[in-house]
Amino acid sequence: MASARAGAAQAAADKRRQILDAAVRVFARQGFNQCRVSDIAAEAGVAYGLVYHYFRSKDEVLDTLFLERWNVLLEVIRELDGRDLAAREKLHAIAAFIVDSYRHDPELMKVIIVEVTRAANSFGRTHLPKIREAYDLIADIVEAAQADGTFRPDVTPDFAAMAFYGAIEQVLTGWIFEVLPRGDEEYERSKAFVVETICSGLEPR
Amino acid sequence: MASARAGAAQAAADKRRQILDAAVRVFARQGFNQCRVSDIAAEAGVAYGLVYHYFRSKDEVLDTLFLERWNVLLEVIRELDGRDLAAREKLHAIAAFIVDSYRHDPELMKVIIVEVTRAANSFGRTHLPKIREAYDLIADIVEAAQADGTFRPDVTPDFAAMAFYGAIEQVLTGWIFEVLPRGDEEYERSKAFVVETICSGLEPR
DNA sequence: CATGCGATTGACTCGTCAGTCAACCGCGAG
DNA sequence: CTCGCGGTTGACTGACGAGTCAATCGCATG
Repeated sequence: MASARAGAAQAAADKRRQILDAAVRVFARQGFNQCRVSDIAAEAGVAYGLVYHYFRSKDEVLDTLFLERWNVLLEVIRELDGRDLAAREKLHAIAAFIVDSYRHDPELMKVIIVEVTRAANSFGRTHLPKIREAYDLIADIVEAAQADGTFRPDVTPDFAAMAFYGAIEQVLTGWIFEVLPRGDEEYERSKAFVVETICSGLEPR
Repeated sequence: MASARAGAAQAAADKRRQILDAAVRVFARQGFNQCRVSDIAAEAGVAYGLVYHYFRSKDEVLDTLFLERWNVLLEVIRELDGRDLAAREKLHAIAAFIVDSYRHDPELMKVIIVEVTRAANSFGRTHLPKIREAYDLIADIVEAAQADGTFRPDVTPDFAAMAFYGAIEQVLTGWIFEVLPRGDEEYERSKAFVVETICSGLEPR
């Protein structure tokens, strides 16, 4: 019975996952506002009402997708922060994580960037504090590097963090909307490029 | 009669402008999707139907606002392109124009960035080619600088353009959502900062 | 086999707007 | 003064889609 319960719980969790995965595909294809809850249900091969069994609202589905992934990003940055690495290496690891997230699941990253991160008027507004945590952590890295003389002291860490994150996000956006060429090689080059460029700009002349 | 007609035409143009200006305020305050056409009419002090006399649809109002401003940006970049200036100065002028646009009319820039430029799934999709023109012009500047040795040749101009534009847009976004401090001094510093950083990163070591 | 409970279904409700349209206004021309 | 036309009005319609809910299913348990 314990295992039976566990089995049932597992099945329920699977259905939930199934809905979330379908939602990623639908949001990526049609955009959050343009898609209907019935599209998600259809894509998941599930009845309309079931979406509301697992989620309070359409919004909650997107919230869940965003938070799941963003929390992983924050964990990665925090873990990095604790380590004894050069700022350049920390920033490289962050860029690498974001780019690899895109490589691994482009649809999910498209949804997160297009519908949340870059949509600060609708969803971004709600999640702004969460998004900001990432900016702040990056700013901390810059600040520490300024303290030990690796980076020039005459740039506000906040600005530097925004420029760094903005550059990466714009490159991702370029891939998402096929303005920039994609491919494993491009991904690797762009990690290096963004970090190179920004760090060179931040190091003392 | 000629002047009478001109007067009437002027009055009509004024009403149109009045609606556009009201739309900027409403879009900036509530967001395009969250606002109703009746909100625009009310803000403009005009009847609901009049909006549809001057514009085919709610979308066309936003399209108009975006194109009006974006075309000015493109003109500025093209004019700059023709001049005999260092790449760094050209990029500085572009950054300055964008930042000053924000200083001059923050609400309009908020609408353009949040609802069009960063909303590539809805409006951005339609205007992608237009937005891309700006990226391409910036990339041209980088390419020319690489040809004459001012910039390192090992960075794709497209990447550099995206990083440059992305950094600026993210800083604007920071101001828009009050993540970064605002003020004339900040604006001046950030123009210099973004250009400094990116150019330093692009120049040969 | 009977019971019960959570998972699942999908038809329906209910509010919301974008866009339409027929009527009205005011001004210049004849 | 009257005609006509473009500008102006706002009540109305039609579609749409999020969220509800009562009914059904199926599985574990006793």
